Amino acid sequence: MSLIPPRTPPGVMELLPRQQVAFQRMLDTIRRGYERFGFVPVETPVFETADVLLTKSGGETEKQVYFVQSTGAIQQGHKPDMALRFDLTVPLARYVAEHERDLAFPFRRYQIQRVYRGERAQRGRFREFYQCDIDVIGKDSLGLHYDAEMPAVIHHVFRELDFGGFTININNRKILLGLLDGLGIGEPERRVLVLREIDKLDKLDRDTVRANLTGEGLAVPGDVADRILGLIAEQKSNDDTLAALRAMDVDNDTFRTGIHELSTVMEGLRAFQVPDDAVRINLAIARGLDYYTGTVYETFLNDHRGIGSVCSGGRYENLASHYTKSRLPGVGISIGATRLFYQLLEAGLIKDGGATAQVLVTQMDPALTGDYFRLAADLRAAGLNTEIQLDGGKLAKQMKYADKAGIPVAVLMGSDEKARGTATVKHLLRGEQREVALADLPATVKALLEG
RNA sequence: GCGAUGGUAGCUCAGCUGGUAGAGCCCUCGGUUGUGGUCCGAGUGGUCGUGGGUUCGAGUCCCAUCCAUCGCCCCA
Repeated sequence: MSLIPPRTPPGVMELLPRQQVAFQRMLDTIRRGYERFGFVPVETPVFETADVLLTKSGGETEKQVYFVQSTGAIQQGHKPDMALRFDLTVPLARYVAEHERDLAFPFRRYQIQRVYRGERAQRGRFREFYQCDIDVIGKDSLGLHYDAEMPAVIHHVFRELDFGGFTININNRKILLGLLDGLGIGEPERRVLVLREIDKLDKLDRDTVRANLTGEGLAVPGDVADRILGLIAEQKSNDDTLAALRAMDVDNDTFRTGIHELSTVMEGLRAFQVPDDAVRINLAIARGLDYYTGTVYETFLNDHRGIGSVCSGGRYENLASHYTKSRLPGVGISIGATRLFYQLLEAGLIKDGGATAQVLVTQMDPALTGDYFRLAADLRAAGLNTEIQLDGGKLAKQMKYADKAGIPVAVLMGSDEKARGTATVKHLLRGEQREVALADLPATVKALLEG
């Protein structure tokens, strides 16, 4: 019989236990941060009915959706009536519309689950990945203070994650849309293309972007391109950027509203005590998704800009218009945890998660098996994650196991120690070893773990 | 979906102008009595992505195909 080669499907992140532990800790940190701000957990099924999921039907996303169908139904020639979610926002919209009467508004939910996209897998791009979302959904209206709260949460979480410095880039789509409209680029299709080029200012230099804008495809007049780039391509302080915006001679209501919203949000950030240097107004941030209507965010790690945005989001005026007549504006962000973790792992910045066991009780003498079990029970009662090497066997082998599994401390007790009422504790990473009275064992292990 | 590069042991790779497969790491065992990670020794492990062609003979040349990586697109 020929063996089937064991292979993970492309585009998934599957980890060895020690890394999985590290990943789990990262998710725990994010979850704690979200709960610290009072967000409540929601989980939705991995699949939704296709009609619910594909309301947006923005060609691109639909091509990337995985359909789900039972084999029986396929045999009968039915088309798939379910599909895997490709983000958490659409399921949220359905959830809120469905449970509207039972929820407290403004509804603050967090959701940490996997989503699925049928893309061609590339480095750091996955077909299955975690999104860690928070959103606040208002009924009829939602104040701009919530737009300011999002960066406060991002700031809190990324400080806790401890991946070094980071910058939250913030913008308001009304500014860009109004600006383009006021400058004679009003038709939606052309505007999207122009925004896409502007969004590339991060990667391409100004002259290249200008050439793309004025080229035959978009045909933006040269003086208009210069005005746009003059405003957004130059790095200024946040206050100077706002001043430059107010000084623009563009007669457009949307543009003015955008400026007002952005400056209101910036004031709100101070109230939330988000440090000034953690947030930067970046007028080039456009975000591809068209359901964002106001504030947009993208967060970058200062030392690893190549990773791209690690936390993005924005404001949308009406979340669930496809499912309910209620008006439900919202604002939210999403951390792409899988990509973030993978990239940091590649960069060697993820610390080994070790094992879940903190201490391994070895079995040196089969006659003392009962003692080992008591010992382990004592350690567990003291709050230590404890494992017994149940197979026994050569001590060298048991030590080797602890080392490979990442268990930092081993407890040894042979007939000599038993006679003396002691046990030997060894810290495998430091090679440190001492013999202590059984009563002191838990405290000694704890001291070694902290030491 | 388009373009570029590559597919040899579980992993990283070597194999020159064609002559019947190698290294390091990993893994297993050993280096005698209760100590891992270092060191020394031994061992397991490959139909050279797949199919076809040229040749006395192909990992090595040719064609096709699949897959992977990178770029474009889009995005977390």
